[in-house]
Amino acid sequence: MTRAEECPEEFDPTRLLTPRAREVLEAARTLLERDGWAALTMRALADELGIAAPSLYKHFASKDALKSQLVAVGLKDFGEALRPVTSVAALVRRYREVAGANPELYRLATHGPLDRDALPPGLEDWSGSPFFEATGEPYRAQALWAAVHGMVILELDGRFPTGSAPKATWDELANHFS
Amino acid sequence: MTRAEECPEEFDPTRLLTPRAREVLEAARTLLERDGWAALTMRALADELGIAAPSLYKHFASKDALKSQLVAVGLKDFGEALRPVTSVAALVRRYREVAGANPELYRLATHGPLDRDALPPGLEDWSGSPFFEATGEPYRAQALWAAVHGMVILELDGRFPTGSAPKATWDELANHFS
DNA sequence: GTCTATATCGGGATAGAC
DNA sequence: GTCTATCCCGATATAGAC
Repeated sequence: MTRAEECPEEFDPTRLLTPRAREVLEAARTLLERDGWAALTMRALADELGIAAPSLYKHFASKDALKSQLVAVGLKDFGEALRPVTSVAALVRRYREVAGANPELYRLATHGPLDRDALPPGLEDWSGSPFFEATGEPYRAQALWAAVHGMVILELDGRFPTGSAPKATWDELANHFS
Repeated sequence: MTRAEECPEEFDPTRLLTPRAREVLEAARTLLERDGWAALTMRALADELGIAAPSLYKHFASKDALKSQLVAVGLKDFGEALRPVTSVAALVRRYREVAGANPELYRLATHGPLDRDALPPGLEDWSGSPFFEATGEPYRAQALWAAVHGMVILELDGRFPTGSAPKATWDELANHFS
């Protein structure tokens, strides 16, 4: 397994957080991955930390702010995991792996509109740039990204008849873009 | 534009509903498409129909039952729109069109786990079979479906830098599977 | 098939003391 | 940074009369 490269410092979403806020964010991520976004209420998060729910608002102005931070952390982690890029086939394999290892964070980071104003500038592009590096062409990159995203999300949601997509289907997809 | 074929009667999700329930379902679809799933509350739906919210429960046992019906109607309509199949390129074009014309129903029908017990038996497979007909091979069919789904959903969510995916990206994708 | 009245729940969030 | 007490809202859903 290729070792992931670290994200440039200016893209680190946690760089301006207090230490305590970082702990809250970590707990939120743990809870998110364990029970899903719908179960991640401010009360449940407070319980996980052993504090009272209103105390959370000393660290994050709103639940929405917390969500944006989680999304940013997801983009950072996924971007890191996808580089350095060696080939289309390896990128596809790695994308599936990292999404499968953090399914709820993946869902949160990729589902619905993205509040770009709440992200470190440049993070979104940096996160997706492995696709450009692997394909060497912007439209191919977008098409490949959309294709693997579709595979991952349908797989996570159990939309394939077999539950997860058969290896043959993943191979088909990788081959078409190699 | 190719004329869509009608769905076999046994797959029609509304075949067992009372006329009034059908009207409720129609209103729900209208409201869903206008304001999105999050805004489709039982109260809002009742308002749209000019009745009181509790009256809805005479027609549908729960909101979840109503949701399942909407999903089923979506699968039926999308399946109809995608046949007869002439080519991979035409299928891809048509898929984008029909999803774009019913974005909120598309989201509802494709997002998250599918409650298969609540659907007419066979409807799910029938809805997706145009992909098999177009590719002539099951794994290719799945990969193509995932790819176009990824494109559509990222486009609906405004996830591409340009808002919607450029034509060149759609062409890339269709070409890879033709 | 519709109504009114109401139960129940749980969410996000604020005020102000310590 | 944490607490307790509390507010406010809006959601699904039920009971029972008409």
